[in-house]
Amino acid sequence: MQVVTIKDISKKCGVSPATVSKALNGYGDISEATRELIQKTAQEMHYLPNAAARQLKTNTSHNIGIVYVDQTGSGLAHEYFSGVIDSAKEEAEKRGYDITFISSSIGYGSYVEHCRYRKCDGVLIVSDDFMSRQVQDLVNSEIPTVIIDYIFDGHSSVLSKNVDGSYALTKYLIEKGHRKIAFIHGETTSVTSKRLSGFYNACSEEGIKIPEDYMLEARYHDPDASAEATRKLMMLRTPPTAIMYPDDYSYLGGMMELERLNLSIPDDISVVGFDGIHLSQVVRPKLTTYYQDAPKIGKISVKKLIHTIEHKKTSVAEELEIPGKLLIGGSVAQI
Amino acid sequence: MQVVTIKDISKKCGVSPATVSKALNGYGDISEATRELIQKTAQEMHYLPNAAARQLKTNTSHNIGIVYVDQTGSGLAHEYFSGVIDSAKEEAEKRGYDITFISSSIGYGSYVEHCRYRKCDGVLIVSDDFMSRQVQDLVNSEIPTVIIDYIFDGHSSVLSKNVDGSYALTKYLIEKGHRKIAFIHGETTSVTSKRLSGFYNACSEEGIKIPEDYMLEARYHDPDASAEATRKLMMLRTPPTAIMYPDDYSYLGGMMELERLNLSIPDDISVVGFDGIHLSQVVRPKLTTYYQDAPKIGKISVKKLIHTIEHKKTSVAEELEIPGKLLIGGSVAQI
DNA sequence: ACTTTATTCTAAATCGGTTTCGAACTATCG
DNA sequence: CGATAGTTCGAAACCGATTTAGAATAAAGT
Repeated sequence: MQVVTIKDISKKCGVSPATVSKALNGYGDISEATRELIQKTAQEMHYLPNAAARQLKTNTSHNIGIVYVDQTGSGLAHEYFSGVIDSAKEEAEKRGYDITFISSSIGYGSYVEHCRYRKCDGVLIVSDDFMSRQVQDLVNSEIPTVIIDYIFDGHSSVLSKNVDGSYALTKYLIEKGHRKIAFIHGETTSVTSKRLSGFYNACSEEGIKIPEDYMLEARYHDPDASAEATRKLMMLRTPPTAIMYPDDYSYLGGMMELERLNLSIPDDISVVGFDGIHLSQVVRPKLTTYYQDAPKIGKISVKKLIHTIEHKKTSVAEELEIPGKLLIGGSVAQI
Repeated sequence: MQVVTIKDISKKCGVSPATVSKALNGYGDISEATRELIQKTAQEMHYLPNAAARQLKTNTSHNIGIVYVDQTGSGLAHEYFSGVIDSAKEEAEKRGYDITFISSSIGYGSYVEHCRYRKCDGVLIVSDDFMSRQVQDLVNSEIPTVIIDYIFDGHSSVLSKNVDGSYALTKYLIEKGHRKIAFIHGETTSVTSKRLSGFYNACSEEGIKIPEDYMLEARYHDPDASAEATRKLMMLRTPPTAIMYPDDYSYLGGMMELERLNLSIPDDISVVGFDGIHLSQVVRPKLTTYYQDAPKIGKISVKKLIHTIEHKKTSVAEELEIPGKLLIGGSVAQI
């Protein structure tokens, strides 16, 4: 008898399989005595339910899919995303859900089909490409989703307080005496537009007008794009005295470029990032940046997702904003 | 008709479910004509097999478990490990396998039970704690395993050419004129002992004798431990001129400590790491280190695992060593 | 024309649980 | 004491596929 089934237990206890199932799942119509007997026997026999059988019958898997794509191909080495996923995983496990990676390459065509095939109860979407057809289809499917760092109407999202973060960084620069502030921002997404408004809010509060050529777009998490933007900025007749980068990782591109241009940070040019990844705190000078609370974002998003799964009818879409923190490094000079 | 089943197809085509199953799975006893009809209809109806049903019957899941634990709690932010996992995931998907994270906290008691519950066809073990009972039990279970960076008798492992790597680093230091070389090495594991022998080989080739107090143990991936070891070394009456660190990440601890001691790298002290993570290439000076080919390690390990799964009888345990590469930075001075 | 053989298909059992509905039994009450 | 209600349990259908053993048909051989 290789693997113990409910039938084996039922025989040993002299009851029907139905009774065993009920006893093990806490149904009310089983007497205390038999329930205890059954539970004890199950323990002794090392009974382990069969996930497939259960899933087949109940049509739920206690399995959460994670769609993870980053266009820049850095994979899990993307520190912010991997931080989110890591804590999401932990939270899911704590609540009895497993995590399966969803891909479109497995031969089932698309994310949706992959999820359906594995009967994921819900999906967490961690991506930087929300325009893709695949992601859109998934979001519009019957599968409960929670989205990180993007907002889809009628769906729950979890993101940082991007307005606040961007505002805080800008304000900090201004306090340090900067007026000529350039913003290399990511491509047009809900996150970007929030960061932009934080930026503009702070500027207009201080009556600062930012010239158009100080606003450049560079893909998130792409050091090369930021390097190029940096170059452009420093070539202007009146270059900025401070540059805001799309994220810490992109900043590395800018850093290299500034090095090449023989400009030293922060004496010749001040810089700030966004994310607060570990890397930004070991480069010299330490980067002043806004820390995104990846662990919390991952945790909250799974919490929300599971709630949505378990209360499908009553659960309502929310946009959850997680506060971050301004990290003061040494990358901004007083002028 | 919410979700299309084999029965729906069978009705539409006027054949039995059995025939549909066979046609879809490439059995030989189906005529070309009906096979084509069935496949076309399946397409049209957007048929998707039910993973649970299939798994229940066949007792295989096309699902690979990943056991991932790191004692230092850095989670997926552990760049080397996450690099391995990322490429493992990609390779698995390419071959039609899904990836599920295995934890012991899900309530099924142990890794083994979790794997059995989900009927993982095989498991990839990425851990830095191979002494744990849980991991041992898993390795000794009936489930096919491939282990990263550790060797269990009779099981397949994938690791870097640690002897070579350590040898190359040491040799490089010696070429640069160093004789007083300290080695902060990780705790006793098969990987560590390989690195130690690479180190000793290089030293004895050059007739260098390393005093005992130059050999310190510090947990892998633990900057604090390395910081402390660094301090001890620099307090010696004759401190070393070069320090080898357990890994790049740990080196950061050493770097901070040297900063505190007001020693500059590489003028006052030369250092090398191990791993070649991104971080080591953005700190200044760039770290000289040995790059471990995480993508290849992940890929090869999944390849081996799937082979083991699909050829259980004939497959034989192997110890696969993946070559890395010496990365020359600016952290070693000529003396 | 009658086996024999090959080809193509199907009936039905099975995997291991869950769940509905009703049976059996006990306790309660008028 | 008979009817009613409440408690505890089991029979059986079912989820959606796979697979064995054999039926039906067609083709080939003697």
